[in-house]
Amino acid sequence: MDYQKLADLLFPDIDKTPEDYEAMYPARDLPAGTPVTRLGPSPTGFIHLGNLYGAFVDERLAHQHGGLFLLRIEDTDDKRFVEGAVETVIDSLDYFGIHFDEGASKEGEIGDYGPYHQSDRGPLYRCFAKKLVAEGKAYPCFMTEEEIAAIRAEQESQKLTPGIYGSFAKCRDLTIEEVQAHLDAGETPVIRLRSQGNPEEPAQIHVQDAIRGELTMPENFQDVVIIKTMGLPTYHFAHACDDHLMRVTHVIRGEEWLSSLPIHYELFTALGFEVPMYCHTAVLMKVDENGNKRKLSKRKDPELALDFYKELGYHPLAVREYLLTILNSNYEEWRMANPDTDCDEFPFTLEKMSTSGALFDIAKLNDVSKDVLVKIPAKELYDFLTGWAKTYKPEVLPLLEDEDYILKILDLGRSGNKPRKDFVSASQMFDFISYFFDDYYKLEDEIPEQVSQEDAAKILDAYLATYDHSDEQPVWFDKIRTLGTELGYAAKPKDFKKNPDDYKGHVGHVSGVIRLAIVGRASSPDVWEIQQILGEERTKARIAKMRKNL
RNA sequence: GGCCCUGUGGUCAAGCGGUCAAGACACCGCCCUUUCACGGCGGUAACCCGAGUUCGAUUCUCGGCAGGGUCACCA
Repeated sequence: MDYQKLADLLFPDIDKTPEDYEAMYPARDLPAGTPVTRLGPSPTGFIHLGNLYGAFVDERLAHQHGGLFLLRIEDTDDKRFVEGAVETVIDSLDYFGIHFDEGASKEGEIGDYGPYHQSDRGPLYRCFAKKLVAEGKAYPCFMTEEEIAAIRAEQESQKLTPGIYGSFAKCRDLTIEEVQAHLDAGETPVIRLRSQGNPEEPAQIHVQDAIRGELTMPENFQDVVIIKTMGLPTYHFAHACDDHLMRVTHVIRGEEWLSSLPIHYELFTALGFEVPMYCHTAVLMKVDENGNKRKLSKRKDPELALDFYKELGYHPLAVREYLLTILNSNYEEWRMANPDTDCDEFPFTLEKMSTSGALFDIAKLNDVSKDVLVKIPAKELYDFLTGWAKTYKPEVLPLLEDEDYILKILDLGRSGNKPRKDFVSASQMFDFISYFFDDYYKLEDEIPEQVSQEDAAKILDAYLATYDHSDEQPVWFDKIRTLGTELGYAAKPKDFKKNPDDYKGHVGHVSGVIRLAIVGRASSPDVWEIQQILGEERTKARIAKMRKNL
């Protein structure tokens, strides 16, 4: 069999040689061992937490060691194309602080190792496919969908391993004449790898994984498709060609790729490429609605979509920090030791990555977020909040116009060495401060149970009667204390605790009524400060309003 | 079903033959406090099961079991 002739017959249009490409994309001018990583999204535009998690690993690894992180668009499947998806991907990641050094960008492609859209690399893949055909390592296959389905059905009925291999690979040994005949009949073949693997007794292969250590798996024996009918490569083949030619050193991807590793190993070997360092990350999982059961991370789970966090207004830094806590288990320890250091300073390592799937924990995210937001100055919080509102809650924008007013609100109780940690996300922030806006102010909680309806009325009456907006905070509170004492409430909670039968309740319950009137809730920052921000008129009005409705 | 990955408290997760089995989140209690928070202190709670190796296994080996992944001209 003259394989060279077959190659020329199949790829008459390919005039470049693999050597040409090797010369075109020389080894990178970087110190030895410098990582080059890549993200290869398909242009569906859908990015989920898992993608971000992986992208974060790429980004950290590259940027922490002076390496390069590039974006390659894996658009070899036209069915998956979504208009504007590339921009979406870039924007989504950008929001969370993930930036690329090379590859696809919104201003066109950057870098000398392009093109960075796989759909623009057709000739390159075909060139390497041609080489494999010429070496007898790949061949054209004309089997129809129906034939393949029939083979599969038979394999299933006989409980054989499904796939095209061994004697099932009917086009493996077509003669040139037969190929020519198919071609003349107008058929377009796919190109399949002529696998060297042994279907009867697959040998063991060993591949290094930076996260999991040495992986041992049975060799591939499937004649996988490497070039599809329309001339573009499958993921497997593109992965081998691109990651080699783009001089990628670390292939970071989810563990769902683990099972196709033998294919990639054979492809790299057949092409004469050095196998890259693989880094198979654990998949993120979730808890399902009712039960606390584990469940796989489906693309449809809304809380896994990245935009979910943007919509809720989680701060990008918070998401980054949260991800870091599940990326490297020693992160939290580091954070405690370095409370004010930029999280980018954290020495991230692949070795410290977990190999088992982490369950996404929103409670933990919230906790991390509180710690992150408490350190952000009010002015920045303001910009963050308004920025979020602009796209996700524009109707409240007018309320946020008075910057000085909002700034005071955002800084409530945040000074001192024990700042409040009230804020979790932009949407939650707005809800939290919404009582400052009359349109949103409403009674959300009940009067403390220790206080009767009747007493509540008396409290409000007395409060209003003695109210002086210019009172300093201690004076203000003494008045509440006095007023409470007169109605039979303990001036100090401790007194009440010691002798609960002597009192109806304590001053906390009394002030609880006032708090409810002012903010409509049982919980809030300091009421006196709130009143100062609210102003005398509105303060009195709210007291009066609640009194009236009792 | 085949192959592969994973298996420590509710969740995340240290551990790498000998520990009273860290820590964080959540939960509960107490303290602080004018409320709510914040903070501090304390508490409940775990090595999937069974063999084997060993003086000794959470840690090593094997076998189960469980969860997940994958078996496309999708990535």
